[in-house]
Amino acid sequence: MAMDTKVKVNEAARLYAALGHSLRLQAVLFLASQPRGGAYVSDVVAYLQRAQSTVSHHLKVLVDAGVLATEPHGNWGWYQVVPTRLSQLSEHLSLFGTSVPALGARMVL
Amino acid sequence: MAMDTKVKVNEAARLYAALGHSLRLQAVLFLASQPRGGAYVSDVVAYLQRAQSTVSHHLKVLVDAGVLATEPHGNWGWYQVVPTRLSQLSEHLSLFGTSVPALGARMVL
DNA sequence: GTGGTAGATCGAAAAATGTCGATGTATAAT
DNA sequence: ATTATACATCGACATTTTTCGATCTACCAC
Repeated sequence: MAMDTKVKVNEAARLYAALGHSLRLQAVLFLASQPRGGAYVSDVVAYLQRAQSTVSHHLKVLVDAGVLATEPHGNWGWYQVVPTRLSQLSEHLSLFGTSVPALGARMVL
Repeated sequence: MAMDTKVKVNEAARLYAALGHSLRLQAVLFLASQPRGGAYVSDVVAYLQRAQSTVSHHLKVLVDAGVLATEPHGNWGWYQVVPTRLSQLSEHLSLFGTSVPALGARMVL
C-alpha cells in the first residue's frame, strides 16, 4: 500500500472512529435533524442527558474528525454537520428504517 | 428517539467502530481487493505485520460487526467481506484517491 | 464595574480496547 | 498414532477512551 494511501486510511479510520460511539452518532443525527441546521451545546446536553463536559468532549472529537463545524454565537456554541463529510454517511443512513426528517434536504449533496 | 431506533443507532455505531481502527480498515481493504474475493488469516497477518493473535482479534471484531464473514477451509480460516454490509462503505471509498483494484466489481451492488 | 450564564478545559478515576506470548483445538500429512 | 500447521482463545499488561466534577474563560446584562 502506498505511503500516502496509508495516510488516507488513517484519516478514514479516524472518521469512522468518530462515528463509532453511540453518543456521538446520536449527536450527529440530532444535529442533522434540526430544522435550523444545527443546535447549541446545551440542546445536545439536554438531548443526550450527559454531563456538559462529556458532551463538549464528544463534540470536539467530531469537530476534530471534520464531521461537525462549530462557531461561537455570542455565548453559545453552535454546532452543525459538515454536509460534504456526511455525503459519505448518506448511503449508510438508509440502514435506519425510519429516516431522519429534514435530513435529506441538506444531505443529498 | 424511538426505542427500536436507538437499537439501530447502537448497531450502526458498532459498525462504524469496527471500521474505526487503522488495522481493521486496512484488513477490510486488503480482503476486498483480493482477486479471489478473500484471504486466509495468515495472508492478513503477513500484510498487517502484527502478531497472529492480534490479527485474529481484529478479524473477530469485524465478523461480530457483520463486516466480514468467515468459514473454515480445512485448517485455514477464510475471510471475506460481506458485500451488502459494504454497500454502505462504497460511497466512502471514493475518498481514497486511488481506488482499490477489483473492488468495484463486487461492491457496486 | 458586578454578576450570571454558556461552554471549554483540566484532572482524575473507571472502563474499554489493543497488543502480545502462551496455550488450546482441530485438521492435515506422514 | 505422531507430528506439524493454522488459527482461536486465554491471560496479562499497556494504552486509550469515557466520564464526571471542578475550574477557567468569554460574553452578556445590569
